[in-house]
Amino acid sequence: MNHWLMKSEPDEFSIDALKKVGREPWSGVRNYQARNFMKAMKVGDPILFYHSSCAVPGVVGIAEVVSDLYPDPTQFKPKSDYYDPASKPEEPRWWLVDVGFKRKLKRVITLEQLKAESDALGEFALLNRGNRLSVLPVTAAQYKHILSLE
DNA sequence: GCCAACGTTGGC
DNA sequence: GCCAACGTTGGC
Repeated sequence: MNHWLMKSEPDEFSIDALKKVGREPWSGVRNYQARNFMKAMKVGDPILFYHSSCAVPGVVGIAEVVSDLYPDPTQFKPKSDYYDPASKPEEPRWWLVDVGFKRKLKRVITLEQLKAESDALGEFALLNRGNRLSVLPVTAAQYKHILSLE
């Protein structure tokens, strides 16, 4: 089992929105590194749900992988923002999983707090300089440590 | 709204 | 294959 962190802008799709719908196809990832991480996901993998580009960025909830990998349908839809004319149905370029709601944290574990814990957390893609990955791996130890801050 | 970081595109 | 231009992310 692997652990993950997934970013979402709360104005676009918040933890409350995920709670409301229960599960959501994680469409629109158009970064190869993030896609490759998603390809490694298995049903049941825990996900830290992170709010980015907002007043208080941080981990706000827990989700989990609830589907196997399948091609992102938006890449074939010309009207979609995520349309990729170079991708062929017989050889899809972009893949996704469905993300299911588990629970909201009692409070936000802020990016500021995570930075303060960087010694304890060790190497962590989220805290790397200029990091822009929307899907990134978390070790079991990091996952546990982050949730202990709740 | 600004701007640093960095991935992608496209001319050569 | 190089690299300048451009677009996007995301913290502040």
